[in-house]
Amino acid sequence: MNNFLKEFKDRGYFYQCTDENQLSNLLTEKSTNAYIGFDSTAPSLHVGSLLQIMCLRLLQKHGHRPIVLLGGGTTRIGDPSGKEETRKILSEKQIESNINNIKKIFKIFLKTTNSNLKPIFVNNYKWLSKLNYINFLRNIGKHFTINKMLTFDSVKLRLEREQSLSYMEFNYMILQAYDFYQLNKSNNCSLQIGGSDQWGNIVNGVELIKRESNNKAFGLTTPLITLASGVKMGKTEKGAVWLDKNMLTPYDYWQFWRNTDDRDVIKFLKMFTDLSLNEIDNLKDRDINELKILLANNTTEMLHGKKEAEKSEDLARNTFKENSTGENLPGIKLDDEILSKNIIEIISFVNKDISKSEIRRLIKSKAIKVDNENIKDEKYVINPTLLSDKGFIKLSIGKKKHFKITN
RNA sequence: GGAGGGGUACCAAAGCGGUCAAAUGGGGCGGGCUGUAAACCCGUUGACUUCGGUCUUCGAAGGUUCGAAUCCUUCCCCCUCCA
Repeated sequence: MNNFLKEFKDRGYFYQCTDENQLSNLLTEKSTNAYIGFDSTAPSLHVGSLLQIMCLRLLQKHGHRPIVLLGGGTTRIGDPSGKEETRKILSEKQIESNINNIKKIFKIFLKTTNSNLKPIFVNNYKWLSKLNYINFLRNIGKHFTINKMLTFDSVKLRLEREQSLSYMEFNYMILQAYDFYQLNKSNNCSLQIGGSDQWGNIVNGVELIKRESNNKAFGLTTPLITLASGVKMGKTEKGAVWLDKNMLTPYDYWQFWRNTDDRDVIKFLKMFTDLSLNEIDNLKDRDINELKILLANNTTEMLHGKKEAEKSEDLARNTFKENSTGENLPGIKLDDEILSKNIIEIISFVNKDISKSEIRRLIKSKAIKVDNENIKDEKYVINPTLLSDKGFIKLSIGKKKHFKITN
């Protein structure tokens, strides 16, 4: 089997392929262009898309060129796959800004010095917006039968659940097929990768290419990753685990991986780090918490750089192991005016997402600490000498959130 | 076009004139246990508060009533069945 495919499988990326043998041959024969489409409905991607990103990275590693399709066109339509309801339609401006922001992520993950392997960014709005309805129906639409479209899960499920599916969304799969066809024609792209929920859309593309251009193209899908706990990956308590440092700090990203369920650690090491499979194999018997740290370090380094990864590890050690005074915690500077107010006001200022009622509740449940001392009184005011003694105080909200307060 | 059913908090889903800031479950948050895991247990989950209360919520707007998520009117949206 082709090296890329082999590693693809060994790392747990493989779910389905339209024609494994031939794809293997193709990839062995020559450097191939392959694409994955990404949703541009949010200002960034989250870890839910990370597996797909890793696929492109692996492709690149094996000498193939990744094409990143940021769906300015299809984002305007909305993919019904796996969606319960029609998604809201974004403004043009919003989509453009999302796309620009998302590109940055790929530039990090797909960085290379080999100019032949640099990722190609394409925006399907470029061709989709120019489609002429009549021509499109005649040339492309003729290849799709409603009979067949109705059998696709993305459509079937919506109909079965008696949820409405707009004509607009119904067309999504044709547009995605058309994307593949376009990329095959103009970028010599003969492989599309996607999550398993994209299978139907991908197959449509492969068939369209065959019929229209008589080219052989391939589809490859990855499994849907569910955590050992059964939850879909990507969302946590705090919402999505974003891949943008402005939306989720490197430390929180690091923490996300550090808190991986025991049962998922090895799997994630394979999927989301560059450690070789041999290395991972040799690590198997190491202490589980060490492995989690290794995982966190590797994933964070890949996205945010070595420095941030190290900082995060230090910070974590500082926070959890040494129960320290908190010198390395994220610092927050407060005016004396705010510092002289009671603890509720201060916390409210430090974390604006928590309501005052909630802070009161937190105090009642012993969640608030100043310099590791429980605060029981809502009216507690920080003693200025605490601050002047060492120049800062440590404020804790719960066991995991700590801040270094200075003036 | 005709006949019904429905829109309740983050989600799902009760309530159907006062005792409703609204049962219950999920999720979240906090605490306990522990390994920053899992499982489990407990508490909490609209906002503001001088902790006495005050204010805003049950699709939208009006109305009846001492009092409405609950009754009436109009409007908007969703679903089912028939044509």
